[in-house]
Amino acid sequence: MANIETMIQQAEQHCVTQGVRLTEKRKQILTGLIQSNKALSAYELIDFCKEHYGINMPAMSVYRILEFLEDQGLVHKLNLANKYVACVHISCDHNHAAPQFLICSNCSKVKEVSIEPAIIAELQAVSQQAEFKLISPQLEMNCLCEACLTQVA
Amino acid sequence: MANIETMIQQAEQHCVTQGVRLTEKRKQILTGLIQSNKALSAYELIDFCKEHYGINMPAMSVYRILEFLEDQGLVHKLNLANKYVACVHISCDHNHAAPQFLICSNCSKVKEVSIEPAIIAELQAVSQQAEFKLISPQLEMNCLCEACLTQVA
DNA sequence: GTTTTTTATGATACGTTGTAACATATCATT
DNA sequence: AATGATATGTTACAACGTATCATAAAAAAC
Repeated sequence: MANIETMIQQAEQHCVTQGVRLTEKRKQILTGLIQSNKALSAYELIDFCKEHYGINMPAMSVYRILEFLEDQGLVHKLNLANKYVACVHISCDHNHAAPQFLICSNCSKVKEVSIEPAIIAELQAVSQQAEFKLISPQLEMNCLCEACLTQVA
Repeated sequence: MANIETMIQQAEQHCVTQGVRLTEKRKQILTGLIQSNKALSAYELIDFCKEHYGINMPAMSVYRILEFLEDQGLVHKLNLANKYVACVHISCDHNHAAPQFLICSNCSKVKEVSIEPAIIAELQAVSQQAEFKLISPQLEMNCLCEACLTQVA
């Protein structure tokens, strides 16, 4: 994993090529997500901004910024937890296929892996048979991470 | 698909064998879900009870009842939509494997299908490699149903 | 280099989803 | 009828999210 500054720089580069701006606030939110190394809720990001930058970020702004970052593929929303994570592909080539998220329901640690193309094909086939069109094949799995598993046991 | 009364009877039978009670209120909530034939939020169920039975069901009660019905495997919670659906297996043998839900993000219509065992195995393998323990392999896919697809187009 | 336009952010208020804590009612058994 | 377990009601609030309108900052046009 690259360090945070490198990742931010690459995110900035990505935005430049897309003709959009990675503003200071957007950078702060993205930094918060990268730095925490887990999924955070919008309100946890507000707390983060308060603690690290001493600024009162309105909820509305956070949601708008998260939406922007999602549109740019820099952040993913996890519906299973109503939280948000930085995309793991910011630093690499950023050509990911459909993502699969392993989410620790205890501590919000997240592992993002790529779904096997064969599985995507299968899921799509099943959907088509059922007369549903698959819009976004993002999988979110309710898990426990190693640390929380041993901690509970 | 069996008719509603038959399904309720079978749900009742299920509860009897489990030594739990399918009370009037629980029956009403379950009926609402079966009847609507789509996913409903807790508050939509409150509205349903108001309209169909003329009773003011407190939110707390609805959530408790939904939890009960979930524990009995009669209802599933869809995290993707924060809504609830009746399990399609109430009427049949009710021995389902991990469920896969195709959810219309426009109208909340839901199709519940069974995940291929091979896919479950694969997802579990991926999780294990990533050092996450898969707790509940329920898949929820963001889709559009036929009707909404043509309607939008 | 100021005006105009677009884009980004702030502020207020509110809607939706969900739960904690404590009180009351209903049922099953003695 | 008294008891204990299960089910439901009530109040208050926490967490998540958005609509609307106002303001600020940046980019483009003049």
